[in-house]
Amino acid sequence: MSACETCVVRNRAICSSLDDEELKALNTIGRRRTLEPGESLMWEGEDSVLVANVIDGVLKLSTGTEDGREQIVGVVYPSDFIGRPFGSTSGHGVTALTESRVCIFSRRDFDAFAREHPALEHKLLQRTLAELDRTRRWMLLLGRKSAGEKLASFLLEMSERLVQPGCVGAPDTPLKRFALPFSRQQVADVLGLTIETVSRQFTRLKAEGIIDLPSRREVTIVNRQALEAEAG
Amino acid sequence: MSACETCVVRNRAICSSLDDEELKALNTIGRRRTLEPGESLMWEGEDSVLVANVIDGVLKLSTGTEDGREQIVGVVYPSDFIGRPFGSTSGHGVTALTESRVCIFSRRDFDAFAREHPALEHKLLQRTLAELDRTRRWMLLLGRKSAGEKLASFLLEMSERLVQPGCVGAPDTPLKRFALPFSRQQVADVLGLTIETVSRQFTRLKAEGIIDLPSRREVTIVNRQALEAEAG
DNA sequence: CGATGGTTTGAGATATATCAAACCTCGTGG
DNA sequence: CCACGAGGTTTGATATATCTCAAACCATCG
Repeated sequence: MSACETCVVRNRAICSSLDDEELKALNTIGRRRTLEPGESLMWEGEDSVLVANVIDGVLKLSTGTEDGREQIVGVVYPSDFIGRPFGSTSGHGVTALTESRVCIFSRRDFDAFAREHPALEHKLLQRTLAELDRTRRWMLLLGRKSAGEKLASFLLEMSERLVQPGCVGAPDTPLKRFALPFSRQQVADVLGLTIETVSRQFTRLKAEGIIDLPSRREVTIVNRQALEAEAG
Repeated sequence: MSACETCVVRNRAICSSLDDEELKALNTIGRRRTLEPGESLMWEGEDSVLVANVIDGVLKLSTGTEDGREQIVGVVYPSDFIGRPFGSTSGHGVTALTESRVCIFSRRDFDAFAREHPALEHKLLQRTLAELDRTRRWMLLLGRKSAGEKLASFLLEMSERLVQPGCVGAPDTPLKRFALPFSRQQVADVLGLTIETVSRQFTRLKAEGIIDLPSRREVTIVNRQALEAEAG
């Protein structure tokens, strides 16, 4: 039995465009891999030799300047696609934030397979378009929002994207409480702020009773409406 | 004779994936349109009814907050594709900066056509992937760079993207002198700054002899190396 | 010419960064 | 079990880049 058949993201990842026959073929060129938190799958500037699907976990995409400033330019979740098919070098590194499982392909193999399966390319196109939309929305946050608005927006997005499909509760209800897959420094690198500013905004939101912080890695949204107002 | 056959971007836009026969079919569902500077082709939040190819001119993609802050999230040039195929609403407005010519399709027609022409979808995928790369690089600028670095990076990118293919000089040499398609306010909206800060950085770069400003809408790069150093 | 819209310059206010110290939390080894 | 240490986090005091508000300036067009 191929690994794909029992894959938890089988129906959500780009693989959902393939029938059993095709899936079997794809399975022969891919392999599973586990990543520990902090482990990287690719590095900024290297040529793009791998692509992958996220099966489980949360990973960051990040770039930096030569003098060490870092910016997280994307966050990927289960069923998301990673890497840069069709030539060029990858402009950002990919690093696991939590323990993660991914399904890896050599880019060459994947490119060839994709070119023969338009339905797969179509799914990939849809995903890429959606990712571009999300990324552009994030530019508004980076360019025009205040620190408070940034953190509030971030927490709201997080609460929406961390929902596991097929979990208890109404489908796709944003979470009220969740474990942050980010350190304070990483939150700062997502929002284009310093760690101190992020910390101060966290404590402010808590002091105002809008969120609660059971531990450093957990967040409870106490008053979602107020948090939405804070997000600007 | 179909308009496509004489189209100046015929070999660079996504249409380059099509043979004469297919191009003729595409031609029947598209039409040309001219836009004056300031004229919009689509608006933020409306559902995506149109897509288009840019034939000539420069257009901006922009979003804003409710309280009127604006952020330009993309700039498109001849041969670029505009709009959001395959469902959803467009997350940003599209407005001409210079007089522009575009080749418009109803999204429904275009979607149907694309689904039947995998080579076209493939081109579109490549373009979308490239645009996503560029957008992510821009996030580093918005999140982590200083005003001076931002303006320098902007001018350098501008000098590269404004080159007309098939023009005099070594192919694809960045321009030394060019007309800015942006007002100062629009530059500010690209860089996530205020108009005053942009103005001060312009005068500083000029005072330091790195650039020259023959007029408010023209820029000469006097010392490219220094400008690259300023870009961080 | 004089009006108009965009731009530059100036002075001052402010959000965020920077530098520095105190504070948790958790694992380790005595 | 407790002391210790190390990393990450919070808090504080100060500096600074950028914003804000305001006025002067300049080009363009009737």
